[in-house]
Order: sequence, then C-alpha cells, then structure tokens
Amino acid sequence: MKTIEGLTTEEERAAAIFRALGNPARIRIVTELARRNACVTSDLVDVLPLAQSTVSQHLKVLKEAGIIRGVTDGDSACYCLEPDVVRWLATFCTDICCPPGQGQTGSVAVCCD
Amino acid sequence: MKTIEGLTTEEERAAAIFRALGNPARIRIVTELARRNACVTSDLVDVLPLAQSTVSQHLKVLKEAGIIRGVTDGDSACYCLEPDVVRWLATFCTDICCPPGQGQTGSVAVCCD
DNA sequence: GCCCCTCATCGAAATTTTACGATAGTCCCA
DNA sequence: TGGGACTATCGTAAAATTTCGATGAGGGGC
Repeated sequence: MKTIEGLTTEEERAAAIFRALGNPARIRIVTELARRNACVTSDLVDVLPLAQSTVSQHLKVLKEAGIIRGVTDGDSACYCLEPDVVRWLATFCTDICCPPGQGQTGSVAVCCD
Repeated sequence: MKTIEGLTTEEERAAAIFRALGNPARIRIVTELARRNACVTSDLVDVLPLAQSTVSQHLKVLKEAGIIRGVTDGDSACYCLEPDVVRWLATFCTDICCPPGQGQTGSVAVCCD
C-alpha cells in the first residue's frame, strides 16, 4: 500500500482503526467485549470458529490499533475495550456527515440524484 | 478470509464498511467529498498521488460498500457521500461504547487496569 | 469522420492479510 | 518436580489487496 502524503493525523488514525475493524472476526471480538465488558482469550476462542493462534493474532491487531486493552496476568489474559477510541471514531464519522464549523445544522449535501 | 457464522446483519455490514474505509487513500477520498460535497474523478486524481486507474478502483470499492454514490452523466462522473451510511456507522460505534438497553447512562466498563 | 478528454475495466506483479499447526513461555496444582 | 491449562509467537501456505500500464467505451469539438 502506497503512503498518501498530506493526510492529517486524524485521517491516518481513522484509517488504521477502520482497517483493524474491517474483519468479521475482529468485529465479533469487539461486540463480544462490549457485551461482556471483559473476556479472556479462551472465551473468544469458544465464540469464534478459528484456531487459538488466529484469535490471538486478531487480538494483537486490535491491541496495536488501540481499540482494546489487554493485560496478561500470569497464565490468562484479560481483554477489554478502550471506549475512548471507539467514541473518537464515532465522532470522526459524525464529523464527516456534519462537519463542525460549517453552520449549526450543517449537513453534507447530496449532489447526484 | 474465513466466514464467521452467527454474525448479525449489523456486524456484517459494519465489517464491510470498516474494511472499505480502512485505507488511507479511501479515507482521503471520503474527507475530500465531505469537504467539497461533490467531486468528479479527476478532482480526486489530482489530490491523490495515485494513478487514475487506481483511484477509479478505490471509488468502486467505496461505492460497492454503499459509502458513496456516483452518477456518470456522459463524459464525467460525479461522486458524493451517502451521509445516511456514515451516520449509521457513527451510531454503530456509539452503541458499542454505550449499548442501548443496558441502563440509562450505561457505558462499557474498563476491566484491566 | 477523426481526435481528444474523461473514466472504467482488464491483466499482471508485488505486497499484505489471513489462517493454521507447531512450538515455547508462564503459572498453578498435585 | 512433573503435568496440565492458557497464551503468544514463529514459520508457512493460501487468499486477498493494492497498484500500475494498457485498453476500451462514450461524448464533444474540429
């Protein structure tokens, strides 16, 4: 993938997070963490039809993107969401539709109809 | 990529949209469309350091994910955002942090500290 | 008609992602 | 000390993505 110069920090961050979330298994992990508040790896392995090593790999991707947090205390690992990041992402999406500083009710117009 | 059975429709849709947005060039296209409201392909080719065919490919991916709309009237092609989809995505993210039906101020707790 | 401009699609090469089994590390319990 | 449970990492094979140049389709102007 070619590097796009001139991207803002926000855009780069958003692309990285979107990429991490753009996989069915990882979406499932995130929604499962949201539902349970916290999971150990084996919980997620039970939920997903994937090998343990693959789930571990997905967890690594999510962790590197800052979407989840994980602490390995001894022999089990506890994962949970990083809610601030998901909230930041929601704001990023909202800002695309209703850019701040473009009028109070400003909303992106649809051009092609 | 393996299919994950048991995904909800929402999760599948979210994964598809996230995947489409998980690329710096496509994020740039989306923010550019948000800023200008509408662009023809050549506008975007000028903004991105990529070949015209590559930009066209990215536009196709975004269109197939339902994120943008494009009409080809004769010679030029006009693209714009599909704001409802982006708004839906923002709601999806918000719901992960603050799941509906889990108490009024319900927010995902952080487990690992 | 003929050429130019704009854009989409095709085919191919390089890179990245996805997935698995095998392996190694860490802790707990007997 | 030895074995079992739980995870992370490594190596690798298959699949998908990303990018480009070349080509094709469609309209407008000379």
